[in-house]
Amino acid sequence: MIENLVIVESPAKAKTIEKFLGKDFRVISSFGHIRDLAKKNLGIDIENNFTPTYEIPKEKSRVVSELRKLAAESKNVWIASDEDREGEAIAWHLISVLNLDLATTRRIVFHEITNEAINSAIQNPRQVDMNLVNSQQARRILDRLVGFEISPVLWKKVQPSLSAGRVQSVAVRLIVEREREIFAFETESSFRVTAVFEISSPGSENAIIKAEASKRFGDEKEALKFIDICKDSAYSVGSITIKPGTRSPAPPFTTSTLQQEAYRKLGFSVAQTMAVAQKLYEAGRITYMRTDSTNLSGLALTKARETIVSEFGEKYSKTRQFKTKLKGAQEAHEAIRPAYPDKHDTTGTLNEKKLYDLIWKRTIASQMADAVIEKTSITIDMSNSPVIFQANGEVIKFDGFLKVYAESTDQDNGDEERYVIPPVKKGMPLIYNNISASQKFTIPPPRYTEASLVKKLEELGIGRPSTYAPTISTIQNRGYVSREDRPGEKRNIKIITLVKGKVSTSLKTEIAGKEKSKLFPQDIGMIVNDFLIDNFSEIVDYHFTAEVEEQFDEIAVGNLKWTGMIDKFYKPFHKTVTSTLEKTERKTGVRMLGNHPETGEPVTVRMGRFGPVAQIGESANNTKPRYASLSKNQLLETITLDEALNLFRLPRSLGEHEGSEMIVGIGRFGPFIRYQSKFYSLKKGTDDPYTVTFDRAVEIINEKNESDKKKVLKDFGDIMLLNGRYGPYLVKEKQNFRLPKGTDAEKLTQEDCIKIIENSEKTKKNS
DNA sequence: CAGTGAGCGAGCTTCCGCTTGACTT
Repeated sequence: MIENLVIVESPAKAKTIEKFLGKDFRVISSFGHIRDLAKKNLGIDIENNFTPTYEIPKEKSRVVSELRKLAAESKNVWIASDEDREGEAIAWHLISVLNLDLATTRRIVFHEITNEAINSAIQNPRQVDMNLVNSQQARRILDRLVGFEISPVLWKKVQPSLSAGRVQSVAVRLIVEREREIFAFETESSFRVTAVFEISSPGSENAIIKAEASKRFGDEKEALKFIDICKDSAYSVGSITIKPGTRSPAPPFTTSTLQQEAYRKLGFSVAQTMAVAQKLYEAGRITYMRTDSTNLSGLALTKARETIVSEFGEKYSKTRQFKTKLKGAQEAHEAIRPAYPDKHDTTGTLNEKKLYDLIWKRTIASQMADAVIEKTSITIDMSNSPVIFQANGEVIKFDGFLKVYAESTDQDNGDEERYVIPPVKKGMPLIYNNISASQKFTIPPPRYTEASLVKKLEELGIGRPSTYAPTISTIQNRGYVSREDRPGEKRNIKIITLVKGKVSTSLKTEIAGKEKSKLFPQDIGMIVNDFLIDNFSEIVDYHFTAEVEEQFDEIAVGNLKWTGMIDKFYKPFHKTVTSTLEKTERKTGVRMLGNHPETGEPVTVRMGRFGPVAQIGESANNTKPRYASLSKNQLLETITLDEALNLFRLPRSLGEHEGSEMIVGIGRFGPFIRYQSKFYSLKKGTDDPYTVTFDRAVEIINEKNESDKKKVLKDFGDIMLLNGRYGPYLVKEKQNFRLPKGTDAEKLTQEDCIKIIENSEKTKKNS
């Protein structure tokens, strides 16, 4: 017999709590939700007041039978799921599945994991709050209705296996709309004038002041004119302003801010951050990593304070508690922080160490004093022009939290340079060292990264800490968006320089539009997005979630009945579903690009069965249209007639080489030459399939054949020893086998090889 | 794995939010 059984959501939490509770208590975990709406069909009886059918998913059956067994053996069952909507629902499902009594089962919540907090929770049990449970049911049922009624419309009207949902469809919309802003963006340029001045008074040699003209110039002519004026001007210090200021540390990490900073500072993807954080959590090194709260427990505040005082001294410490600004935050957990703030280091993999270090610094910095800075700005007057130059400097008087950590931003601030302005007096004459006007181009709004998309979703109140990473995977898996790099394009910038009274003009090149790990919309994402905006504008509205959340809150406090709320939503929604099915045409994203310059046939692009395709001509009695797939990085929405026509130049024949034809084409893995039914890849960057010559093709074929010869180290008939990218390996019946570490490939006999293959097949079966 | 785009139709796909392993490369 177990005296007391406590059920929590997470197994790691169960372990730590059990230590505090003593031997009368057994603590186990439910591993999150144990029941969900039925997988098949809707799982909701719409005719019958939206009665849900819940079932225990197959993968949960083992946990549930274990829970049932333990609950039956226990005198008292305590349910300590998280203190939010989902946690309350988990409690209610547990009570129902474990056949407990709703009136007598003790519902408790821990706000932090300390002896005191846990014991006070045990002393103050309450009942399950059915209003909160109902608000969760409303949330769950609404999401199911939206997802499972709209998705089938997409299967019929766009393509099979697509999906739509309250969260994912808005995420896609953000990316599509950003891309269109970038298409529509018109780059402009202007000339920015910067100067380096020297202080001419004796004793202050080498002291320089970097400044920028208060005016920008529209074109080269104007800039040149101004530089000419500069040549003949005298300069002197105008006004001097010194402003004291402070900077404060950022709050401790939530899931969203951790994902952003881990991306910016460590280059982690959102999924990678969560996987590494999970490991740290399981090892007991950090608190729970899926949270929207910036709150720190009293214990954490004390420990952080002690650490700061002992490492940096009393004046670096400032205890702070941060309020969560976000609407809709549920704050069931603490912020993400080191479990033991006094431990600066951790064991584990390199990535675990890096992420722990980031969390430690952010947490500690949040409890440190403000930085005290002094901002100095001076103006520099010209003797022959009303234009002034402005110089900004900054001095850190006291570093405070900056000693440990400064938050990064999404913008690259290449231009911003902080430096110290040397002491100057009003009216002090200055001479220029150099003045230059350089062309600056305006830049379009930035594409989203995974992390900046999470930030935006969080601002809109869409999605939860536990779903940010999965949502980003989903929209990529559906093919709606893709994470890509772009090399960017070179462009020339003009620079006019004035040095020692001489004006010269030069050209520099810069790379514009270079992208790394950015989210790009794909054709199917744009088609689905437009279809949803046309037909389900309410659902993909940026405020939809916020509006339903308000109603869920009303349900949670008992002011609104969940069935009524759902009914009011569902009636018009379902009508829209039906009418969309009846009235709308299939959506293929078709675009007419123009007519073929020679034949006059129409040239169109659309989404075909195998992806985006260009088409010349129409299917009619005796004419068959010609087709060509769009290449990667081309979009239905932006491809031009010329680009589309270009696609039809491939595949093309290069002529016969030793009796066989060489064909050039572009396949799934890039450009290739087909020769004697073998494929030869063109070299990236050096060969272009449209222009590659006969001679070059022969060269590529010969090179590949040569290296293939070297590939075969030994040939035992059905088993071959080959040389691959990662060293020698064995091939048998199209299956690859690794050699055991330390094997000398040169000395392998046929028997050795057979043994290696047998062994590796055995271990495969055992695992 | 390298070039597909006709048409029919059975049976499948799909949501969001809680939690971790059990899988393969």
